[in-house]
Amino acid sequence: MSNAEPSQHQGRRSIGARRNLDTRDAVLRAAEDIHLEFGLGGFSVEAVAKRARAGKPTIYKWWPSRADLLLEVYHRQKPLAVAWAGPFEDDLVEFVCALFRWWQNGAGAVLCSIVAEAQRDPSAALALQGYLDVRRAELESAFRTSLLRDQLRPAIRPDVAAELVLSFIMQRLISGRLAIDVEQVRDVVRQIFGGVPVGADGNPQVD
Amino acid sequence: MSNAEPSQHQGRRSIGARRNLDTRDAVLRAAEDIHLEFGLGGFSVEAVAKRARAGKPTIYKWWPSRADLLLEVYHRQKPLAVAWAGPFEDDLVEFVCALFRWWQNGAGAVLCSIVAEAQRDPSAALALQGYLDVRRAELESAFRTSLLRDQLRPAIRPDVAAELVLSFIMQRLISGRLAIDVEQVRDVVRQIFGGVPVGADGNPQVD
Amino acid sequence: MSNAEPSQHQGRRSIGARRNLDTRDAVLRAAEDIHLEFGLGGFSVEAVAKRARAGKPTIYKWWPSRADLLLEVYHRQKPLAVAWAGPFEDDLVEFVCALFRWWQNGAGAVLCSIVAEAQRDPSAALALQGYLDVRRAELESAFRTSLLRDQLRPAIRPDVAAELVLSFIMQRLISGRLAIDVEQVRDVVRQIFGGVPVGADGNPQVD
Amino acid sequence: MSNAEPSQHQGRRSIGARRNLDTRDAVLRAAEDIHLEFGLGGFSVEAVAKRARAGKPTIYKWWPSRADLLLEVYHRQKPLAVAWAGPFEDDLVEFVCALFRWWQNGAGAVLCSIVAEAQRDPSAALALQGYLDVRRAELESAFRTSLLRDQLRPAIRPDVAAELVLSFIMQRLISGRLAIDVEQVRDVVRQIFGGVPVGADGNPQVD
DNA sequence: TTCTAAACGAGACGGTACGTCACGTCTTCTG
DNA sequence: CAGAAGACGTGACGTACCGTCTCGTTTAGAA
Repeated sequence: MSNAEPSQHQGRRSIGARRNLDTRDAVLRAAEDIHLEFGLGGFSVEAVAKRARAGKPTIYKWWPSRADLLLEVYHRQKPLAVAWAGPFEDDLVEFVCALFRWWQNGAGAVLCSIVAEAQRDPSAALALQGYLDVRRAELESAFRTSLLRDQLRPAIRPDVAAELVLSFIMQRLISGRLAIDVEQVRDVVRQIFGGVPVGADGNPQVD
Repeated sequence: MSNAEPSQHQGRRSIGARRNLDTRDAVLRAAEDIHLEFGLGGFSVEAVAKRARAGKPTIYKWWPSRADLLLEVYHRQKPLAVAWAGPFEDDLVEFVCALFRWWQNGAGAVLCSIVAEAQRDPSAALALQGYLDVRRAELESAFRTSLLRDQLRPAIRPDVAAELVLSFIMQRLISGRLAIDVEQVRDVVRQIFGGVPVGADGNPQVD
Repeated sequence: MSNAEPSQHQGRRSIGARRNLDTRDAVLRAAEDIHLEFGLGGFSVEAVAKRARAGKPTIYKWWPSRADLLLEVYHRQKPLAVAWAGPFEDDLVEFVCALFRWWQNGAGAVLCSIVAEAQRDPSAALALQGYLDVRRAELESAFRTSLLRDQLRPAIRPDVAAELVLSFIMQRLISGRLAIDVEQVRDVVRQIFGGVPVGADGNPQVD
Repeated sequence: MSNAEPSQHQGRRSIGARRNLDTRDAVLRAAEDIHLEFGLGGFSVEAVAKRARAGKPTIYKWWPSRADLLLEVYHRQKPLAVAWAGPFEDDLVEFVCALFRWWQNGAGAVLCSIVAEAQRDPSAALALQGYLDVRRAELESAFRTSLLRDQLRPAIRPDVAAELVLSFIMQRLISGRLAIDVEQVRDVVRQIFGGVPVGADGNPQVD
């Protein structure tokens, strides 16, 4: 851990009686780097402060817990853009694959760490729950829209389906099985859609 | 203060050059109690040793990492007995509800902690993965059996369905939503079964 | 039990980014007390930290080894004042007796422990050697001065005589024979002075 | 420490209800080797037992303390043969030089460790004191004999002179200054003899 | 000759202390 | 007055030995 080199930035100081955004950025960048390099095990406030050439009290002031830091690091990743334009099944498969791709690129590990942190820190648990609720709501709304467009079998419950999708991707994340296999993902999506693909008329197609 | 005087405590001692099972039990019991009382945050080898009146080196010898301790604590819980006798949907609903009930009774928190630990400790990750693989296989086999008995729509893929069920319950565990609502669980199961219950003829029943 | 809660103890704290001299004093006082009470065997960093209500890392930061602690404890004893005013033989006898008296008062045990520590810890050996070199040089200079004043037989080699005196007192310390017998000490001094007493005129007396 | 290879001896066992001298030898040899290789710091009963392929209780049975082991190791060294045949000054110089030579060959370190151990362990202190008393008595007797033969100035007190010689050599040992410089040693001896060599007439000789 | 008793190797055990890491709080000083 | 710097008390980490204990084996010597 110790060999995390301090950043090159030499001599960032106070900018007076208000928050220094350079410091904020330096801390978040350092946090991201350290998490990337050493994982959750090496992710200590001490290490982040040293790397960012920031004081520990500064960090504690703005991010009262490790979880706050992790969450902000996670949210700084530019979010996933999903179109939800084409046929819903294709959209959903693409969404899952894109998410896996994004997660594999480092963001997933941060979310994983947040999940772990949430087991110790109730505030992290709350923040995580909020985040997941939003995600679930988004998925549910996508399902609902698709239902309204008669692209899904009417028996599908949007809330249940959304939870299943979310559980599936989170579990894949947590157990580190993010390898992208489009056919596999499609199988899962179809299973959730009712075990069979859905035709343009909204009825299940028989293979 | 003085130099390694023999302790006055006349308690559990070595029983010769082989493992003392009393010590093993005392440690595991202490570990379970401490995890129950203080959660993962208070679950330190130090605390377990103190509570069990055992030496730290003894614990490190038999359980090289916190995860090993947690796993053994988890496995000592008497396992869930599932009948898989009646109609599959009822069995599965009952299985999930029984699991939730069992988890709520303390075991769930241990598994949660193992999930968290797995984010730091690769060996814990491996152990957890092994455990989940077994669980998934069991579920898959239950699905397969049910398929052979024509209790499920043939389009259902046992592997995919098993993963969905497992993901669902694990995610519920991790996010602490283990409140048992049989109807909700039934909805989820039905969704996985194809959005609707399946009749004796293999066709979807309409409610 | 819980995760690093702030202590309830409202005692000595950090005084900012510089060394807290109160802590320094408390540690040294505790070290002295513990060494006095329990000897080298009970002199552990752990015990000193506990008694001083200080943290182990703090101690290790300022005194990287047990020997550093012991040396500073030894040096805090107020030093021996020697006049070197009267006839040299009397002065030397008085010096040795005063040293024995001082050592008997606790300081000797600390030096003993430093000698012991020097067998394990090369840095302690170095520090001890430096200390003894200074002492030897002081004695040698006293001998040299006395020679210049014609108070000693010219055949006396100041360096050799100084080493003999130092060896004598150190060996007495180490073997715990500090009981003060002025006549015995005078015999030793006279032996070093050439086997004969020195008369009032500064010349050796012939038996 | 751990890489001290166990001895090749495979399978030394009990030889019945009496002490196994092979074990005794193996332990002492292992103790000597370990002390030689790692010094007092690495000299633990654990390490000796492992190296000797002996059980710790066996060692504790025959050598109740580390000091006992060290003392026996020291005494196993074949002792120094001193002639005391020629002129006493030459004999004494030769004695000191021979002792330094012997000590430099490993034996000195053991004695040093005993001195250190004596600061913690009263029984070691006693044993060491006994050993030194014998040595002092031997030296004193040599001085006395020499006095009777009129080889020394009559003012010399054998007891004091013996203590001075012993202190000198012990202090040299403890401070690690065993380099043999015959002239230096001769200077010390002459200083003790009265600052100058003594002729047959009892008067100082001028070189 | 059989049986007892001791010595042996092995190593587990409850402990103490080691030296290190990170925690979260505190204060000083710089800009 | 925000921020860097870093000292502080605390507590857990994982390791090394301590000295004791019991095991099962081996053999000499008493019965």
